[in-house]
Amino acid sequence: MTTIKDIARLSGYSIGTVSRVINNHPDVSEAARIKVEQVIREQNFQPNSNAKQLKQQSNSAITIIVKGYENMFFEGILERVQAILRDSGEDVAVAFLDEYSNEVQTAIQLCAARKPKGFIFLGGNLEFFKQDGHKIDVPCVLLTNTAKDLELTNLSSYSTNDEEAGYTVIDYLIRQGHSKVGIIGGSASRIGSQIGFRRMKGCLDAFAEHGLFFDEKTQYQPSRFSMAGGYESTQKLLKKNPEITAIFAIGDTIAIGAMRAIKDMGLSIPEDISVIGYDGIESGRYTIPRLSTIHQDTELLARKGVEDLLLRINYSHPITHEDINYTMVEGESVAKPRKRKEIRGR
Amino acid sequence: MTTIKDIARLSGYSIGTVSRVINNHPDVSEAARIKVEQVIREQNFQPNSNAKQLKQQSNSAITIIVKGYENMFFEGILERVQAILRDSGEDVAVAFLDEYSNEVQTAIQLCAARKPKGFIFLGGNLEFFKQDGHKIDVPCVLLTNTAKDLELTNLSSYSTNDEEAGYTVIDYLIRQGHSKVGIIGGSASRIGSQIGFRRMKGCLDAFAEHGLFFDEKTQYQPSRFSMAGGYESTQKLLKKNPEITAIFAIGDTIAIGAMRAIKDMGLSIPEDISVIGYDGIESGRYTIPRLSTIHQDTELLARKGVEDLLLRINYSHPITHEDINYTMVEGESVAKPRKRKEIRGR
DNA sequence: CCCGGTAACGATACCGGTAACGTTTACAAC
DNA sequence: GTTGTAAACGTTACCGGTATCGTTACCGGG
Repeated sequence: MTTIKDIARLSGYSIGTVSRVINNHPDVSEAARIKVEQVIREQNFQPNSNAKQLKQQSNSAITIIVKGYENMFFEGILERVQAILRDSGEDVAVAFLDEYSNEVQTAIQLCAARKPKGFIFLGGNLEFFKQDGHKIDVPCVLLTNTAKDLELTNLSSYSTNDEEAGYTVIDYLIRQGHSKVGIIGGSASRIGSQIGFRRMKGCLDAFAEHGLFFDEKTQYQPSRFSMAGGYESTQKLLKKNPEITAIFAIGDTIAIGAMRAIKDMGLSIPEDISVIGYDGIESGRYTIPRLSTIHQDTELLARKGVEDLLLRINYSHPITHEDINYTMVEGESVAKPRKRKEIRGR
Repeated sequence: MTTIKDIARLSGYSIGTVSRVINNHPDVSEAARIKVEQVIREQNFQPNSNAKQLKQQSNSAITIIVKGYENMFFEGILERVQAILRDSGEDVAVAFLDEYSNEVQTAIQLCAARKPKGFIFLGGNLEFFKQDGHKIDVPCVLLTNTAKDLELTNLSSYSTNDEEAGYTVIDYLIRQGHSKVGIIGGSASRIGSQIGFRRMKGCLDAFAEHGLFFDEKTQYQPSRFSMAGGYESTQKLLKKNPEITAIFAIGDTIAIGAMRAIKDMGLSIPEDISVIGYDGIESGRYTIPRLSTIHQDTELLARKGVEDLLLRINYSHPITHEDINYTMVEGESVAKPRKRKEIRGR
């Protein structure tokens, strides 16, 4: 293995000079730079990152913590974030957590052992951040949720304006003529991945504005953030409230499970029941029928998040909280309600 | 930050002893072990992995190289592999490559800079391994493809017996009465992710055995490994050969795109065209209609792969090549062919 | 000519661990 | 009592970088 010493020996300069060349320090002559760079290329030398990171104390890769690996929406962002980070020459580590783990605890532990330069959270529970977020001693970015109200000094956040989008969805369904709308997804308690808490708030506002009563008992059903979760929850929801003519699934993954459940109950989409999702994952564009949904701009989300993190790592920029634009995508899964036929068992 | 020195000071022992306790070395008294462990817990000390890895030369995390991130099948395995590795206390790094990158080159570069303990490849091009595989100087495991014929000393592989499974699929379709079967996916050349090369071979055997001629020109269509790829390729395939009554998509992701394309051409599944996939991803269980497919045991694949890698890293075990059992899952996307109606454009 | 300043570079301490080796102590064997 | 041996522990070199600091050589100004 070639080390900086070999480069020094072969180039006729000292390791100090070689190090300066590598790190673009000024105190090095043109001649030395050229010679050293040549040798580095010849040997295709790569500085040992362990040594570098050990010396520079506290930093290795940027760690992406993905909370809820069954949520396919994250996978799109993950890929993007990872790619951008790689192109920026950063190391990337990934930790997948299930929907119910404490991502902040995980981050704190990783800080002690791995010493990452920073974290990017794909999903996260604000309660956990409120409790222990300050213990994470490196810059963090939270994606797909906002930490605006948290008063943390180390956490930026970028997300769709979930509240507004939630409002948009319900408003849209009501305008289509649906008065009995069901909502599935998110957890009633604040435990869990907590995505959808704000979305729900927007929904309630929309109902209120239209003068409609929303009975959380019979029109709402919590759900794991997965297709299987959506499937089960839809069955439960429609069983306890057969009047429902439209379902808002708080994530596309859940919506796909919901559509399958509806079909299995002998009903058709959108004739009997309309379905609308949230996220805009690729799969939703290929379902039969195509899924109507709120499309979040993953590309932008990823880019902004990474940009923010790098600026803060390298130049101690201030934290930012920003809402990213969303668009509603009309697929084929929503129609005006019609007179309901009997629900057939299967 | 607490270091091993702090532990030494606080426990009244030397750093040598502390190190021995941490690493379970024998030469340490019961009293010392207990005391040191207590202090470690109190301070909740985590050894600095950079220092450790620097000293131990050549090793940091185990790196998972995912080739073709649009292939949802990999994401299931990735999650599993990652979880098992984490439970084993290993660091995990992930690199996502697109379908057309050279994963072996990437691994070689990572070896120089990152010094991982080993690699797990999710998908891979055998040609690349044949060329440069020997340059990767750490243990590797290839998942979802076999390196049996490669004569590499550092590469184990676990995969479904693709050839046999390919045979099974075509045999099944033919027994259902389909004589004009189309195949999409995989690349005709050996460049690209190359998944499906063996699958194709099994297919050809099945056609031959049943005395059917398979015209690669009109019955085969290469495809990117994504829903979008499946969509486009299906359109092309059905355009150049409208006689086809069944399509074998060489991956479920492709199959989902195919189903959508068929639907958009005004045909129905499975009445007009049967579709069968390969992989057994979760999405396929929620499509409408449910996708028939070859289900690969991701859990087993992941477990065997990780187990193999760890054994070889820690105990220099020999390499292994093993075929994992597959099962055919009958969904709702395959039926006996019927008299074809005209293809309507859309 | 001498001095101060500076560009360019070398020598070296240090980061936090590991492991080889040396030292101490206790105890058994002779 | 001396010696051998092994357990238990301390000391220290080393991993491959970075950064500080010291050194050298050369420059211009007085």
